[in-house]
Amino acid sequence: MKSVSAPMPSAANFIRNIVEADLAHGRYASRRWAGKPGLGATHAEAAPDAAKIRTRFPPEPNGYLHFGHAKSICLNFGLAEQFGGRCHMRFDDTNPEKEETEYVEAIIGAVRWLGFDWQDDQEDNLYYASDYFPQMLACAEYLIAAGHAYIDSQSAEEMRQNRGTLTEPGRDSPWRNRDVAENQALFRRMRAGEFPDGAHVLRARIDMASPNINLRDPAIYRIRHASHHRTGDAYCVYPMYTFAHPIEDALENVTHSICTLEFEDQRPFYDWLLERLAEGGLFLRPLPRQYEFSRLNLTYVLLSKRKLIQLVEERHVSGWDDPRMPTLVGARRRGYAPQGFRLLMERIGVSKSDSLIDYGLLEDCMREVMNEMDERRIAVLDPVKLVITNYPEGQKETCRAPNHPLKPELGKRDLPFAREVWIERDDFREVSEKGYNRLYPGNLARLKYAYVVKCAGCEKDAEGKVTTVFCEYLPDTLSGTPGADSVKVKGNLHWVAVDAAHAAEVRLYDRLFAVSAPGAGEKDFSEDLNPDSCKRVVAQLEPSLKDAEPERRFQFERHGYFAVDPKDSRPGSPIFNRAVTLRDSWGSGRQT
RNA sequence: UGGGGAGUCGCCAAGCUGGUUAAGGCACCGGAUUUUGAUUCCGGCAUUCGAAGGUUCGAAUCCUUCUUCCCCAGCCA
Repeated sequence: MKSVSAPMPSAANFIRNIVEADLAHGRYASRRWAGKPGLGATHAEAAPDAAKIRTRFPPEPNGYLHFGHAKSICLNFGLAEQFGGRCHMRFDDTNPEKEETEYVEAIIGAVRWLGFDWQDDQEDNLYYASDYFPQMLACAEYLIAAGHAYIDSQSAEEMRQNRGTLTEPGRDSPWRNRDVAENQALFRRMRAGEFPDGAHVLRARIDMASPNINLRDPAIYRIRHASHHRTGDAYCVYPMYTFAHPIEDALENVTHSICTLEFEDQRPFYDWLLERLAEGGLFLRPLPRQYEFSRLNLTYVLLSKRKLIQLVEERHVSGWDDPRMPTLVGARRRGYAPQGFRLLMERIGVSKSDSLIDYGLLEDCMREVMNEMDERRIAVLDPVKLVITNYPEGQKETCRAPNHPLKPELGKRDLPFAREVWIERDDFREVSEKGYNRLYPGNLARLKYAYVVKCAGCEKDAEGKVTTVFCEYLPDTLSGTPGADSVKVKGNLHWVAVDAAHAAEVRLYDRLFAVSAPGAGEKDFSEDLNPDSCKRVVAQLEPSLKDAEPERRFQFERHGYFAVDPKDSRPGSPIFNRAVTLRDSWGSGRQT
């Protein structure tokens, strides 16, 4: 039995190799840490940084985290954990128009849910880029004073036209050579709110002919008269990501700034900026370095924020936390295990090649951790009544079922047995087919934890639908008694006594999309929606399930893993969500 | 088209300072155990590393050319 609590095997990947090499060379050994972020001067006299490395998870609080973020979270926090470092939780909130406090709360909850933390007795590494606006302004001022930045007064459209194309160089702005004093004055007036949005923009002065378009004098500060979710109306100029991010990393003493592949072309600017700022004495060396890895892609799901928003807004799902959404809040509600995500990320590794992971791998990781973690219970999802004709009416007895066959220490529970029980409709066939070893006239099968029964036949209604199945039981074959093995059967069926059972809604989720690459080509992804992604059934559950608390998850034997829906359940009347089915090498007959 | 990346088994992915029969996981195929057709266990699974040349006693690892895919022209991140 593999243990999910045991440390995960760490496979080599290029980022771990880089960290190991950096550590071996003592590349970051001289760093000092003032206990909080700050410019070079604040760290200069501080004690050596106890953290061997510093990484960070820096989402923009403009939406909910999805499975792709989980990869970044596991990577960044995992690295810190593995190498005696720290990983900062940082909100990259530099665009006031898109960000909201609601999202920061949700993001914090999601990262914690995955099992990571950023605070302890020594440090509380929860940061906001917006807290660094003063330092960012100081950096901008230094750049202007040193002639590395200028105020451009072209319109956005003019800037676009002068940027050139992939093959043609750009043209210098007519404002590119304003003198320092004028740039300083204009920047001061921008900050003071003297200009409307878009009137001016602060640009880095690099090279309008650079083959890397990101180096053609990128905009680093723009005017935006908007209220920020944290700084309110204190500012009307906001830094651009490209400028803000390297500074955030440097302020926080980050050593390894890990992001996804699309930021590769941004790295030259990242280094350019920090070099200038270090020259100016704003930051100490060694400077943080950026590394890029390929983002997570999964078959059958969409992981782009824009499309997830569309799914919610067009009501294809009930919300961000719909159990079919590839969001972390959705996963949690569905009953996916955080350990399963961590296992998945360890399994898929980290590299720079574009990958497409089969959704089945994620499900498999979930099964693996849930198999070990979850207690077993009985639920009949598509009930049909079974009458044991030779079992005395009114007689009752109690069977005992282990809560976890792999963990006897978890004990057993009672299962009332009687003459009438619910079984799965699919566990009976009037006519057998090859390989079918459940109930059909004349065949023997075991009612798990109880008796072996012999099928006699059934009763049907006018439409030909089976209403009752009849059996006779073999009294000597009670599980746990010496006679239990006297009769060998291939079929083991779960059941729940009619009088003891209670009905409950169970939601059987399947993939949201019917095709592996939704929205591929020209078509709209809504055409690829799986019409059967959520089936609701009324199941018959064993007594112990009646008071299951929200989010508690069980394995329903022979079906899969189900969790109590935290939103729609009521005390004493749980609603279950199917997280994932059990593997089924026989057929899809049980998939109800 | 300019620039930046990536192409190792169906899906991931080690290895890439050249040197045993190209790790490992998942999937898949056998077989054993099993009161979940689950789990577990055992065995099998790339003469070949996008292609073609070249260097070398020897190359997935070095060189050359070719090829395919991804990213970049927001005052988004």
